[in-house]
Amino acid sequence: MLYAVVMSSALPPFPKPQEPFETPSLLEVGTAPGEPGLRADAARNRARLLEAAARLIAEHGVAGVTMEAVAAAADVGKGTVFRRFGDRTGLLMALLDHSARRLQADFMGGPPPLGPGAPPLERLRAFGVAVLYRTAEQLDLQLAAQPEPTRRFSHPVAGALRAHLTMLLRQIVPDGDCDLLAHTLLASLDPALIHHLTRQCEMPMERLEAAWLDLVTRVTRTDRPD
Amino acid sequence: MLYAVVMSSALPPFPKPQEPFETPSLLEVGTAPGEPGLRADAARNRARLLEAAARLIAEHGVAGVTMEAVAAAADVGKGTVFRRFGDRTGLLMALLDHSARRLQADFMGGPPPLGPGAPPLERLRAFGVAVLYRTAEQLDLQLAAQPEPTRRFSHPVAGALRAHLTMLLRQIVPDGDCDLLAHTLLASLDPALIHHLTRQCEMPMERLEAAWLDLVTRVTRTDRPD
DNA sequence: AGACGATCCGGACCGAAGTCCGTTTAAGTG
DNA sequence: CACTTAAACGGACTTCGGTCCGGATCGTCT
Repeated sequence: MLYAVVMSSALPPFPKPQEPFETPSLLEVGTAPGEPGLRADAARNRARLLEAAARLIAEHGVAGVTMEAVAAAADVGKGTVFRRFGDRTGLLMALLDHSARRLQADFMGGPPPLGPGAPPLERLRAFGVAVLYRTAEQLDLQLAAQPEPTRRFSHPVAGALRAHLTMLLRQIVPDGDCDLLAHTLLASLDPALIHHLTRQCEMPMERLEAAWLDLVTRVTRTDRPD
Repeated sequence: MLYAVVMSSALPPFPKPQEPFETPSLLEVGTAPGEPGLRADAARNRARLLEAAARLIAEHGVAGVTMEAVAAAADVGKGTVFRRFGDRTGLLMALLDHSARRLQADFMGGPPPLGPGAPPLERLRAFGVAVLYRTAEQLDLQLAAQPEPTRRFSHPVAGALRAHLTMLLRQIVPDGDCDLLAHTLLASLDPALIHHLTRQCEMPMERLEAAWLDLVTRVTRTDRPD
């Protein structure tokens, strides 16, 4: 089960953040349960496929992850890959699942400032920073795992992030359309945008981080200037 | 040249906005010049291809726009389609070109509040509303024309919108990272997001519009609460 | 153990995007 | 007008994502 350590290839060396999350804390989300009610052979093949996919990424980058290549590398039929993961996006998402669950656990039940205990505004700040750096770490994979535009917001992981963000916002700016505000804030952390800014515009992560903090400040200001 | 009138099919009947843009004003951007230095046959085929694509959309929706189908409908080889438009996205973008140029002309040189003459904050508000409704009008096409994530922000049209937005922001909030702020604001007008909100969450356009205005207000507030 | 039904497997098959290259043609040039 | 050449043409070909279904397997029930 080493496929959890997949990271993007060709990473420019940007300085590490102040470690926004620590040890996984509770919940013990590791070991990728997949779907529980899975026949023995199915579960075995699932694991082999994920492992094969991770190997392919390590060797040839995300572009090398062809459904057929994965199937072959796992010594399994092509149909099996699709039955298990639905489509290429599903497979790639499954590779990100570990990290997603860890992040989720961290802001649901981890230590402050990400987890409960800190004031909402601080949690909001920490949330953005955490998402930002996690995305940067796995940029290539996150990018490739992006589903077609119509499904981008329907995915449960995205939904969980948004729900959390909305919850925080409601505590900070009870007036105001927190649902839409959450969408906007999340959009500013979009993998495609981060890719564009860091790789094509060559902005340092620090600037993105500062922009997030500034954005949060602006958006949560409740007093009126006039 | 009737391919400019393409709109998304299956439009839910939301009320029209307050007509944010009027007549095209100056620049005369119509009649789709394409690339100027084009051999006669090439120019002819380009026009036929666009017309064929528009017809296919009208008849079978955006999904019916297959490169081969377009080629066949225009009575042209498949290679020709790719040579002219690069890829499917390029073809779809070309279909949106008219409308994009008109919008651009409107906020570059049209009447206020979209064009110059109105105070920047008002122009900013009008800009978002205009983009919002234009996107909603052409939702299906805009969605299908979305390039893969890595190129989403590199396209000249997106760049023009962003540049304009940045310029306005610099006038309103000279402190602050206007480049990144522009990215965030534009992200909140993303076609995929609008699709999700209006079609999947069934939010009315009025709410999106209100959210835009609220967002602009929050983001441009310059005084500090503390 | 034996049998049965649900689940899973594999790879042939399909459709569509994108590439390639030999052939054709528009449009200057003498 | 004959000639040249850069540009354009077309359609066969490749690749890859996704589907389908006959056959193999697992797990269970008796």
